[in-house]
Amino acid sequence: MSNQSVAVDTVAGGCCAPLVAAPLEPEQAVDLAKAFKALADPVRLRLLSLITSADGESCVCDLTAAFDLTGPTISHHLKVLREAGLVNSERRGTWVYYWPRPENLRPLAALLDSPDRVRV
Amino acid sequence: MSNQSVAVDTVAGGCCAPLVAAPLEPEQAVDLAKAFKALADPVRLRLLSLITSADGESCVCDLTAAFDLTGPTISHHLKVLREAGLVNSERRGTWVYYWPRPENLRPLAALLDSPDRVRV
DNA sequence: ACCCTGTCTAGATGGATGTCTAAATAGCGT
DNA sequence: ACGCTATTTAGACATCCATCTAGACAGGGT
Repeated sequence: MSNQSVAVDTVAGGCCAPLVAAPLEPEQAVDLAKAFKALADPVRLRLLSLITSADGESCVCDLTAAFDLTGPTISHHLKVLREAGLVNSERRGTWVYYWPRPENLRPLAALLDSPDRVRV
Repeated sequence: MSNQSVAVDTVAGGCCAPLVAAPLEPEQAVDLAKAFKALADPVRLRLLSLITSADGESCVCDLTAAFDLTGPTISHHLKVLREAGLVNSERRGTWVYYWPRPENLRPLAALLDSPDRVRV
C-alpha cells in the first residue's frame, strides 16, 4: 500500500526552479498541476494539515472523526493525497496510519517562493 | 480592472502557520483551497511562471502566443489567476499587462514549507 | 467459526471546470 | 466615422470531481 505515488516523484527529483527564475516546461507544468490539484480541496488541505502537524503520523480513525463526512469520502481524499506523493500510509493491525512526505512537499513550496517585487 | 481578487486576500492578511505547526481551521482551508485550485492547472501554472519570470510584467498577446489555445481560453485562465489574487492586471492603450502578486504567493509557499522528518 | 469494527472499492449522481465559437467592448490609425 | 486589432464576456458542451450508498476485505476478540 505504500508506493503508488504518481505526480510528485519527478518534482522530488530536483525539478523546477522557482517561478521567478524561469518559465515552466509544459511537461513540468502537467506534473506540478497534479500535485496542486491534490491540494486544491479544503478537506484534503485539512487532512494534510492534521497529518503533518500530528506527531509523526495519524490514524485514519482520528482523521475521519475530524470531519462531517462519510468514511469512504475521507478514504477517497487520502488516496488522492497518497497518489500525489504528498503522504504515505501503512496498515498496522486494525488501523491504517498516514504520514507526510516533506521531500515532495518542499519542492512545491520552493516553486512558489517569491521575492519582493518592484511593483506592489 | 485591478481589484477583484477574492481568494487569497485573507491569506495575505497573515493567515496560516506552516502545516507542520498546526491544523488548519476549516474556513482557512476553504480560502487556501481556492488559491491552490487556481494553481491546479498546467496552463495556469505556465501562465503564472511566464508572468513571474518575465521582467516585471507580461502582455496578454505574448502569453497567448505561447500556447496552442484560443484567446478566450487564455483570458479565462488569467481571470482565474486574477480572482485568486495571484496576479493583477492593467490596460495600457491597446494591450493588457499582467504582473504577479508575491505578497499573496509567499504565504502559500510558507504553508507548504516543511522541515525534514524522522520518518523518510 | 463467527461477529464486530476499521478501511477501501465500485458504481451512481449532481455540480464544477476547461475548452470552444460567437459576439461585445476598448483603443488606435486613417 | 470607419475599420482593424486586442481582449473580454456569454453561452454551449464534454469531461472531471466530490460525495454518497452498498458491499468487499482485513484483523481482532469471543
